[in-house]
Amino acid sequence: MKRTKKKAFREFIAQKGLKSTRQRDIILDAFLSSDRHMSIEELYLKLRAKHPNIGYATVYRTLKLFAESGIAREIQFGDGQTRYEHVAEGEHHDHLVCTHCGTIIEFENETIEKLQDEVAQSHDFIIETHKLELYGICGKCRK
Amino acid sequence: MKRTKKKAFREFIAQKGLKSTRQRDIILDAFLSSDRHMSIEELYLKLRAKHPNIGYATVYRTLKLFAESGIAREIQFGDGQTRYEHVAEGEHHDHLVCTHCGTIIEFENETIEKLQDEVAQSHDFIIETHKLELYGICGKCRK
DNA sequence: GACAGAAATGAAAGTGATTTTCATAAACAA
DNA sequence: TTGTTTATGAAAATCACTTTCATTTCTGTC
Repeated sequence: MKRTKKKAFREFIAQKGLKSTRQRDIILDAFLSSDRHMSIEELYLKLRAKHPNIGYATVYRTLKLFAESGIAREIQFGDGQTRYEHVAEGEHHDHLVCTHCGTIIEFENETIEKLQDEVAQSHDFIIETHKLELYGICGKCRK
Repeated sequence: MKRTKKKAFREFIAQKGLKSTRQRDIILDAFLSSDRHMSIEELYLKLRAKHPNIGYATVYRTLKLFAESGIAREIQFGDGQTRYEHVAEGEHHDHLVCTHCGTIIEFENETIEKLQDEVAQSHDFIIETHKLELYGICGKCRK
């Protein structure tokens, strides 16, 4: 999987006529070996430990590139920070967010997706993407 | 409906020991007679036409008050602008957003809501709120 | 109606998270 | 190796709020 994404990104770079750089490799490795929902800030701080000379702007631009290439996706949970999550080929999932501890759980539900398509159809829409987030309190935090 | 909301807001103001001001009345009228999804900026510009002396901060603060009072709700469509939508008592709905022309259509779907609860339950979550947005192209824009 | 005290307002400054600019450094093709 | 193009890092600029603060308004009282 990790291999696949590295390859996918390399191909994207090549096909766009962009350049392969040391920084992009480092950031890609850091991203791939990270939590599934990293903000720019989080990734930047993680990188600074080993590579204090990488700039914030580079992390920012590279993460955008990941999203463009299709190996990552931007998500917002309303806390004012843009996060990037890994995208698995052809897979889509939604999120359960604990408003108390911030834990994020991913889930998939075929039936919901199907119903969404029906709703869209009935309004003459063709869906490109969707966002479904359930905010609440997780079991741990309730105790 | 408009009457009800005005009354609801007046009651909120009174009960909180806040003051009834000319600006709040003006902003409330403008909000109630607007599109269902206004950003602060949009409402501010609309107001400036007739009331050039009302400040942005006042619009911002008043919209927050509307949300607190329950007659409005904050929503985000990922374009970086916070919008406020009218809230009808006890009603909840989700959105279809045309990524081409920006049209926003509201819809409700009982079955989806029920399935969401099931998902939450299976992860030991208790849902407080949720956000479901379907992004796509509307019929008009496809032509 | 005049007042005191509490709130609200508007202009401007401050914030936080990006986003862009620009001089310099690295890639890549020839 | 060189010329050309793209990327990088530091710093400045943006954007969409948010807060501050000197003034104005409200509102219950006298």
